[in-house]
Amino acid sequence: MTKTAKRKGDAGERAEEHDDEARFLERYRPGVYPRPSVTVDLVVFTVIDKLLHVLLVRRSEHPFKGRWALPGGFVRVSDDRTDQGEDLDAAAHRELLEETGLSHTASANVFLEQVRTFGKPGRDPRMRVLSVAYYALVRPTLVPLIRAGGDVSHAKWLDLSELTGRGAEGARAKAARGELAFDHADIIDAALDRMRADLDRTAIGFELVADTFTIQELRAVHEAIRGEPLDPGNFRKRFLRLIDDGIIEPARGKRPTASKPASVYRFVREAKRSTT
Amino acid sequence: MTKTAKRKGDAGERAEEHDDEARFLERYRPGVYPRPSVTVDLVVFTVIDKLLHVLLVRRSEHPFKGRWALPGGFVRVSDDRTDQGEDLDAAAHRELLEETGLSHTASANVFLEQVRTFGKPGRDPRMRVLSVAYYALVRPTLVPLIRAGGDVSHAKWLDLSELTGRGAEGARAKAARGELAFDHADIIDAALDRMRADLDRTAIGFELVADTFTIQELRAVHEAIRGEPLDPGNFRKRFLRLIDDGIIEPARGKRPTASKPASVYRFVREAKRSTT
DNA sequence: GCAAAAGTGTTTAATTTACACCCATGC
DNA sequence: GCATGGGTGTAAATTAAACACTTTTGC
Repeated sequence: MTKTAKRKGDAGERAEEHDDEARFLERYRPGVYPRPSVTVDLVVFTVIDKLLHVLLVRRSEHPFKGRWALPGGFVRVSDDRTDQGEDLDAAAHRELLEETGLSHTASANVFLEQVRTFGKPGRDPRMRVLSVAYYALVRPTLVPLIRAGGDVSHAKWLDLSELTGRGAEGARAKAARGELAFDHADIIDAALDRMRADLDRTAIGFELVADTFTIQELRAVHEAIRGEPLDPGNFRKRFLRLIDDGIIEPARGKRPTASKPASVYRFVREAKRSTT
Repeated sequence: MTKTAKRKGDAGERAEEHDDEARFLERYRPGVYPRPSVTVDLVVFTVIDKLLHVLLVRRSEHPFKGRWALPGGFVRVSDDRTDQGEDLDAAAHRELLEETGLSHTASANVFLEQVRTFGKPGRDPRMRVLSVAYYALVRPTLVPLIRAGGDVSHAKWLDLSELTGRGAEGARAKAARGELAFDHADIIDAALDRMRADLDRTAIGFELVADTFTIQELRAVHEAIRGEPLDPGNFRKRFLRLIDDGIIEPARGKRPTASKPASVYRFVREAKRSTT
C-alpha cells in the first residue's frame, strides 16, 4: 500500500467510523440495567464566634424524618441526547440556592468544591443512592440570610467540635454523630479533611472572611479550620509575604478593635505573576 | 414537665418514629425520577523504563469504537433493600480484575483510591453517564501479566509525557488527547494531580516498587511521578529519616547494579509509633 | 495610667538545596 | 585501572518556631 493510498484509506476509515457511530447512536436505546439514584450533598462551612460550623437541615420526610442532615438533593438528569440535564457542579449550586434561601448573586459568590462520592450499599434504606459530596465556604456576612426553605427552625449551624470531641467529650461527640441522618457524619469528616488539606495549598482561607479583612480575622479563620492557635507574629510574617507575591493588597481604612485599630487588606482574585 | 416524664416522652417518641419509618419503608416504592448510569473508570499507573505510564484499552463497541479508553464499566446496583449491589470501591476492584486479567490475589495488592466523579452532560453521547474515577498503582512486576480481557492487542501502556507535552510537542500531545474516548484525557489529568499531591503526604511511593527495593529504585519512582530529577544525596537523606520513623526497614541481601551493589529495604506496612 | 491587641524584631532550630568527595565493584 | 553509581559530608540559604518588646488606641 502506497503512502497516499494509505492516507486516503485512513481518512475514509475515519469518515466511515463516524457514520457508523452516528447510525449506532440513532438506533441506540438505553438498556434496562438498573441505575442508582444520585444526590449532591453539601457540607457548608462557616466560622461563627471563631469556631468552625456546618450547616444542617432538619428532615421533614422519611427516612430519618426529624433528624438533622446535610442539605442536598437529587441530581436532575435525562437521557435526552440534546439535553442530558444539569452538570454536577450546577446541581451543587442549585441545591445551595434552594436549601439555604440565599439569593442567586449571593450563592454565586460561594466557593464550592467536590470532595468525593459516597456509595456504600445500604446508606439509604429506601434504595441504592450515591451521594456526590461537595464542601462550600460561606462568608460569615451571609450567615444571617440563611433559611432552610424559608424556615429558620429547620436549619442550624453545628459547632464542629461537638462532632469531633475526643477523650472525655468523645462519648457526646459519638452521640451527636449518631443523631445525623444517613452517613452524613462520615461525609463531614471527609470534607473537613479535604478542606484542611486545601487550606495550605490554595487560597480558600479568603473565602471565609469579608471582602476586606484584618490579619487577625484571617488568622481566626485558619485557627478555626486547623483547630489550634497560631502565633500572631509568625502568621503575620507569612501573610506579609503574600503581599509581595501580589496575592493580597492593602485596602483603604482601618478596622476598630478592642485596642489599636488594625489595617485591612483585600484578596486579589487574579494573582499577578511575579516578574522575577 | 418533669425530667423523668420528659425522658419517657423522648423514648416513646423515638420508638414511635422508628415504627413510623419501618412502615414508610415497607410501603416505599422508588419513584420514576430519571437516574443516571454510573461507571467506575480506572487510571492505572505504573512505571516502565523510569517513565510514568497509564493503561489504556481499545474500545470494541460504540461509542468511540476502536479508540483508546480507560478501563472501566458500570457499577452493579439494585434497589433490593437486602442487597443494594456492590460498593464503589468493590466495583473498582472488580473492573481492575476483569479488564486487566490480573489474578484475584494480584489485584488485591493493587492500591486504589477514588479521585472524583465526572458528570458533564454530553460526556457520553448515548445517555447521561457519571463516572467515578479511581487511580490505581500497579507494581512493575505485575505489568507483564496484564491483558485486556485476555487480549494483548487491546491493551497498551501510554507514556504520560505524550499527553502532557508542552511547547513544540504540545501539538502532538493535544492530538493524542483527542484520540482518547469520552473525557478520559481530563480524568487522567485529575488523577495525576491527585497522585502527585498524595505522593508527599502518604506512602504511595512504595506501591510502585517491588516488595524489596533500593533507594535508587524508589527515587526513580518519585522522579517519574514528579517528572523531574531529584538529587540522589538529598533523596537518600530524607529516605533514611523514614528508617528512624519505622516506616521502612533494611532487608536482607544486596541488589547488583552497574557498579557497587545497593542495599535493599522493605516498606513496613504498619508504621510503629515513635515512643518519644 | 493601664489593658489589650497591633505590629516589629531577634534568636535558635530545623529543613532544603547544591554540590563535593570518598568508596566498592564489575569490566 | 577506571568508569559507574552507591554512599557520606558539608556549607549556605531558606523556613519554621518561640518569644520579647514597642506602639497605639479605648476606657
